[in-house]
Amino acid sequence: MQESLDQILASDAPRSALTVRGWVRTKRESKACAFLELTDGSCFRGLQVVVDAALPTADLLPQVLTGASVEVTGDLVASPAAGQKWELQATELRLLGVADATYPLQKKGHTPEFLRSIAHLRPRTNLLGNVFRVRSRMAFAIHRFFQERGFFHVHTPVITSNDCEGAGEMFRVTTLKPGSSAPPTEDFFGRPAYLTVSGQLQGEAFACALGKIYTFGPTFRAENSNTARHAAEFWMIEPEIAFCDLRDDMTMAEENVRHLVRVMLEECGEELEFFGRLVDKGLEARLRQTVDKPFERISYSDAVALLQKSGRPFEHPVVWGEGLQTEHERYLAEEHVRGPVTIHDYPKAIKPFYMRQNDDGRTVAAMDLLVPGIGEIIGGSQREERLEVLLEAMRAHGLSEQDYGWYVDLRRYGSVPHAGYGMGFERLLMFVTGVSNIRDVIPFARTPGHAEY
RNA sequence: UCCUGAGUAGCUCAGCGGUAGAGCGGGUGGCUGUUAACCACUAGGUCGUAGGUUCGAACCCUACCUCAGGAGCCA
Repeated sequence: MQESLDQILASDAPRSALTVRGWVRTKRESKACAFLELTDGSCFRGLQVVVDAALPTADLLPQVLTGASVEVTGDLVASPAAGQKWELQATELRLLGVADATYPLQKKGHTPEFLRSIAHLRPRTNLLGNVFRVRSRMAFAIHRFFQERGFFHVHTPVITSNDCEGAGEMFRVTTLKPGSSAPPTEDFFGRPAYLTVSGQLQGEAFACALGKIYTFGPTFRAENSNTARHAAEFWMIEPEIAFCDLRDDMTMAEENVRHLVRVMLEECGEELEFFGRLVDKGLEARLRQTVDKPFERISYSDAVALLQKSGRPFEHPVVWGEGLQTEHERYLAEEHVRGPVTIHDYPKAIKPFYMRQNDDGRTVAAMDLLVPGIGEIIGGSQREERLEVLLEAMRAHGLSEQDYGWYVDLRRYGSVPHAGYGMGFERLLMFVTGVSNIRDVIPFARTPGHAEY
């Protein structure tokens, strides 16, 4: 396998007779020579290749347009011009694959909307290339974070028959013919089945066996959401921890976010510089503040009082017992705290049945971690571990014990206090890259009306 | 799904009632090493779709489609 360009660019001495392969990002021609900027995807920076016009293979140059793939042999020498440390003085140029004039990517800025219409080519751009290199490193950092803390990675099912109540509409999975009136008992699984909206319930089963677990996989929501922060298919990280209460859960969530931001700062410097320059000027300062300053915590009740006293003319009234609206969350994270903030202990009426009821009888041990610009990046709770209280909550939510029998069993046999949360991977990526649309941090976005690739 | 805005060359946009424009990208030529190079010339468009108003519509009106921003739902 060929040495990648990021390794070659990190050379500390000139080298001769080097062969590199990659795609042409730009070509600049003059009478005596042509300059190709070559990239192989291994890093943001490209390698400048100098092709002398006198070279026998220089007659290939007219066919070498932006997007073409080439193989170049030459000597790596210190570049006499400013702009790059090294350049490859070509001795031989070979054209591997042409890219003709219809190649849509140019050496200029494109709008994100246009790039979404060519999702198969956009990872070749600077912006999306950087996003997806960061995405890969963040995914690895997430596994590192949990593995280093003794968590086991559990592969929860993608197809499931129980909805994690409150999580949203589900996609039906069926082998019945369209329009069939056959009952679900005739279907492949003998019951209605769906794409998972969360691995939490199964995660709880494993936390109550292995202690500390996490899932990291795709989840699906059939909501007709048309926003920059929602996708029908997205990736979620869901730790679940036995012998853990809400306070420890919040601490874990905060550490998790801070750790990943630190990885961005320490391991993605080249990409961070690019995002700071072309996507979001305040990015680095915001990330630095995130790792330097402790996260704030505000109880839901205090948050309501604070919003009411703010004197802000909110469009939606602030009422205890109602969910916080986007404008409220934005005020809390972006103006009141000016940084990440965790809101905890929400009214039980607006939260799912599995959250642990507090002693006040009207709130549950729930928490949402909000970050500026994005809003909720994590949602979690301590789970109800008391059998009778859980059954009562299920009745109140109109759920049958039969449908959740296995879940209730976890409270019947060796029940323990436990807690967990879900972190939206794409929202995290938006936070650390400054990219403002979820469709631009996921390789092939699935949103209402869109599954083209 | 609701509200607002926008659809003009491959891309980014200007033109807003009187014969369709620029920059980039492509082609040709030029240029002592360029950095989104530069200079000159050149090809490229049923102005989102369908109706309507008008002597005349890219421009005004209606409907639909698509996209964006905001809202709801949530990760």
